[in-house]
Amino acid sequence: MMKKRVTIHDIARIAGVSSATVSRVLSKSSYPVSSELRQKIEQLAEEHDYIPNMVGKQLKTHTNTTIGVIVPTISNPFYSSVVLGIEEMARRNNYHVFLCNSLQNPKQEDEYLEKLFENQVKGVILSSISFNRKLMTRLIKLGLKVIAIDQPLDLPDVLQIKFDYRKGGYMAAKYLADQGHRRIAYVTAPLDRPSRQSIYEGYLDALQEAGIALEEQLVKVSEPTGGDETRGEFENGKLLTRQLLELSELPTAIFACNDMTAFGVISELTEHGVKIPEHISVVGFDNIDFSQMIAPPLTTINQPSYEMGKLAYNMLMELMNGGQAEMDIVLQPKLVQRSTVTAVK
Amino acid sequence: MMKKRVTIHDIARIAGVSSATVSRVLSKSSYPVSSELRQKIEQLAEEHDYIPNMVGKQLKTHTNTTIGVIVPTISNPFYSSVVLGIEEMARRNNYHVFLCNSLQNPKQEDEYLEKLFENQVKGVILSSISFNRKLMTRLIKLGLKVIAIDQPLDLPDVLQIKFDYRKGGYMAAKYLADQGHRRIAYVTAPLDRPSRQSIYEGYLDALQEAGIALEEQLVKVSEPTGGDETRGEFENGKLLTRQLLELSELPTAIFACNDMTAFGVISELTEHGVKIPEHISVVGFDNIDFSQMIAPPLTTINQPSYEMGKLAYNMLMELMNGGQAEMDIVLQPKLVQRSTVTAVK
DNA sequence: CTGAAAGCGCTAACAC
DNA sequence: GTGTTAGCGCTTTCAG
Repeated sequence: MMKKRVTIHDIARIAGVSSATVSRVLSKSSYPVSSELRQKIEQLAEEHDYIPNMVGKQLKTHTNTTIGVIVPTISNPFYSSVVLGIEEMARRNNYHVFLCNSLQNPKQEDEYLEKLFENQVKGVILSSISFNRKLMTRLIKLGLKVIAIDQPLDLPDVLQIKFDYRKGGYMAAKYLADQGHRRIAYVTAPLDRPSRQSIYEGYLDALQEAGIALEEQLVKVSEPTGGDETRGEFENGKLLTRQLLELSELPTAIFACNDMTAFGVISELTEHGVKIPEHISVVGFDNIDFSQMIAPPLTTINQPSYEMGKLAYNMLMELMNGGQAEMDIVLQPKLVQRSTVTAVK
Repeated sequence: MMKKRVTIHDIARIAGVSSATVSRVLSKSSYPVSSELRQKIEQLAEEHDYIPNMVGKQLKTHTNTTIGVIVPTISNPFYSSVVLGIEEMARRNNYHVFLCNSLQNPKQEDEYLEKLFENQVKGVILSSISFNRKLMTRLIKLGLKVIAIDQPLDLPDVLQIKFDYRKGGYMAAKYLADQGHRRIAYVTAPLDRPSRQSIYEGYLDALQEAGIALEEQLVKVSEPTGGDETRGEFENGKLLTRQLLELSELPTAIFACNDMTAFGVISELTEHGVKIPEHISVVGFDNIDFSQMIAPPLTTINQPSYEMGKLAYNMLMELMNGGQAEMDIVLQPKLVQRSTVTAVK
């Protein structure tokens, strides 16, 4: 078993030609080869189940059709959607993806980065949580192309696909204010990531604009955990909502930093018999697929994950093909009105 | 920019030793090298930012630390959880994953399989939807190791991680029957996959055991679509529930072939003002993370996705290390009682 | 202990 | 049109 694989040399020997000729036809080179030989070689390759060895080719040509994708965790639907977008574009271009879950661990991220590079990967798309830019800088100097999504990564030659989190936070809170809400709570995971910080600032912007004084007790920030986030966000939503529910005067609306947290908010609210949106309105952030699958469907801010993935891929390819590194993109948030918000009387 | 990468030869030249020696120390070979040389080389490597080229190593040694993972779509939380499990084990072992979404397309699956093989990948974990076993058989003969998850793949030398779908279907329906339900509807995606067929059979088993005559009008099977499933399943759940709602006599319980479909069921039911579980009980299948995040939390059948991923990885490694191909595993379903089922009066 | 040399599978000058 | 040859970066006999 596990018989030796047939190479172009084997085919060459059998066909009685040189391996160069075989290479030329089997690699679909444009180099001229007589059609008799071409046919003969193709047939022989077929007969002998020839399958090219890309490793050999890679070593010779320094080409590589893998791109690295580093995200916190694929089990977060937002990222799985981004990754799907990337993979879909990659497939169409005969590229493929080397998937890395950094699990919020900067060390993990760096290890993957290095491994990617060792494997001659030329391009990476990542949502970076590392603060140490040393390795990254070094790799970029060695030719690695990088697209940062979701989290900013201010390094020369890195292209970014940003998202206007602040505006998103603003839109959500403003929408609530426009509906007559004045006691708008904000429930969030730790503000340790720039994206989260920005959403919070947007919330603040909207309050100020609406002339609503910030009530400290209405903003609940969870403790940093480290570990499995996906489940954690939901639990955070529940936990923080429980705290909110203990207030002498309840908020009339709760804005959550992401949909998963909003699910936690809704779950806890429901368990306590408070009706959504009759008693309390809720708005999320992200617009993951599930947000429209719950009852009532969640009003939220759309962050175009799938498109983000496709865009990131395209930008990476442009970079890798020698394009200029000078066009960051800022994706715009959009309010998705569904059924978890009502106007206050 | 993009300066040439430093190789062991560069280091050798600078150190005034042979590249063989450099290789021996930098590849952490057990081969004896004097500690002075060793130190010198290590330092030089450090100084010059040496990063090994795995492609060269691979070509020489025929080793490869990539495993292929082919799933229908990563955007389905069940699969993203499986993949996370695989990736986590792989990372610990210094392996990594080449992610493939077959998107329910057999051709896609085959293309990926071939690409994987071209890239010298030695092991694959897949949820196969292809019926053509020709390519797969050929690759296995050439030494590819394969673990089938989720969908059966009856080929010699393929190890399977099965799940007792039939029993799962049985448990769900039996639970409903035990709660006094007699009009139990079954709502499912097309029965074109063995797994789905089995769940349905389990449902039938339970009805029969409970002495309930099958009512054709209570089993609703959606039309095959092709395309984005994740969203589709939810819509299917809604659609089929709408049909159920038109019946002159409503079911008292609805069993859905997976959680996502169950969400659709619940959504539609809620929109029509029917209360869960007061009016109609619902049970899902899979126990994806979200099933506990909705209100009320979904009663469902647990399919251990994450563990399945880890298990699959371990089995693959055993196969790749020359272990025997003779231990299929059948994972057992478990009923997860939450709040969408009530006893019938 | 160290080095010389061969070669993994493939491509690309360069010659014929 | 076709063949010869020289590597890509690495490991690994085999000598010394």
